[in-house]
Amino acid sequence: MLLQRQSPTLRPLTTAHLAQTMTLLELTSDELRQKIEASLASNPALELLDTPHCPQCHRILHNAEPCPVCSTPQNPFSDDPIIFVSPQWDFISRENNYGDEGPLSEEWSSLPEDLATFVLRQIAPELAEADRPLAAHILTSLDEDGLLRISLFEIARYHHVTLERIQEVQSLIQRAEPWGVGSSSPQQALLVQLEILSEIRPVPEHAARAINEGLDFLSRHTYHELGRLLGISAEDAAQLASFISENLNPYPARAHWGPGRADNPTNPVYKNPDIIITCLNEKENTPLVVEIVSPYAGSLRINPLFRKALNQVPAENAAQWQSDLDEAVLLVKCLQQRNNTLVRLMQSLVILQRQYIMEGNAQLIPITRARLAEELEVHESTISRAVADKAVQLPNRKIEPLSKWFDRSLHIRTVLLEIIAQEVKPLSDTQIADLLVEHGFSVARRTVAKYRAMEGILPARLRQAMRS
DNA sequence: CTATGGCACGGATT
DNA sequence: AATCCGTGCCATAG
Repeated sequence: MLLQRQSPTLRPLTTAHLAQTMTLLELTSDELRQKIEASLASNPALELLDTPHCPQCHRILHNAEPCPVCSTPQNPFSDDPIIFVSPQWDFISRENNYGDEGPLSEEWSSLPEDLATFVLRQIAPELAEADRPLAAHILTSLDEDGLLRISLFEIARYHHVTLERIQEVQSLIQRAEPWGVGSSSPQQALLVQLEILSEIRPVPEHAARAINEGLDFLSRHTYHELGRLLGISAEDAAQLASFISENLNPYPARAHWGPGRADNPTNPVYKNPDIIITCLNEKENTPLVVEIVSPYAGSLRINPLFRKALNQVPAENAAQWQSDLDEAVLLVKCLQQRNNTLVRLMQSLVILQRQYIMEGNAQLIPITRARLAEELEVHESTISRAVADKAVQLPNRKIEPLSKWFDRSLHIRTVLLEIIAQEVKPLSDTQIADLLVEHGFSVARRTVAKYRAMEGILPARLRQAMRS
């Protein structure tokens, strides 16, 4: 109802317009792509016009002729991000000129649009050119759990390379999210996850051995036997087991997407980003380039011939044609509205969260959707819809839900992680709470406990037996 | 007695 | 209107 100030130039004209705008706003670009493809197929009034590519970066240009990225001088610093709606180009062909060679790009493009692509996005920049086919082979052979069920030997022999090289590629993949993806067994996945985790925070001393030697006991929950194996008490063994089951996942792809630990066991689909943020150049104060991924490449418009032909159409078809036309006009308008909203949303969000985007979790400024809505002079629900289910890709190529940007406590939890990582001997929740106050965060002791739980960190007493 | 987790309440957020 | 989140209080474990 309160959308009227959303855009000065595009006023919702009808309730239908309004309703559809809201619906479109909720859709991710992947979903929107399906919808538009369906409309294009069924509605003759719609027309998709090809538009030229930017010769330098291969972005497909909409209306604005100069490419917004390449035409920007490399030097300047600006608080204002370069922000625009861009059709999703093939990210591989842009990065490091992937796709220049024919045979390889075919192989890449045959990857299914799912987990494989998701992982590929992350490792692409670190992947040596010659190793691309190997990575592709591994990624396309994953099962639905994200594990590699075929043997590395087989791949090595197929490509005539050494086993070591395959293993290198595999370990690169394993360190991408979801952690442990591409492992040859659940056990290996657990070990990789444990290793990554141990770089961030303390982990129980015997965890690696428990996984290596006591996996049977772990899965059968026979903790006394596990304890006996490791030479620790049954209670400690039980704690160890709960640490493992809470923080590690033997089937990487069954995990939820993103690093969030808030358990969300319902279908964990890996998403392609709806918004891509990159740095314009390597300089310290580079402007950010924000691209709202548009689901269609080219410009969508009403076919002018269709409009002309409307008058001459036989009477019995006229009604149908008219409704097609109306529908098409509505869709185009609503799409503009959607883009407009997303652009404005990201505009202020990126300026506000620049620190976070560049430097990570600790710098996230807590902001509520409501406050942002006020600033942008749109209704709260508009922001909610725009944020829901969207994924952003940061300059470091991590893909995360946009909703993470509205996490009220992420920055405090990050500081809490740092405190615990630096602690000499385990601190009690009360002590941590005091330390946090020194950092300027006043949180209750009870809340510290909750944050700990969220991060999967055991209580102080049980942290004794930690660290290897 | 101290440290923690569970439950539940109230205010904020969606 | 429904949900989430921080907190206080209390029971329990060590």
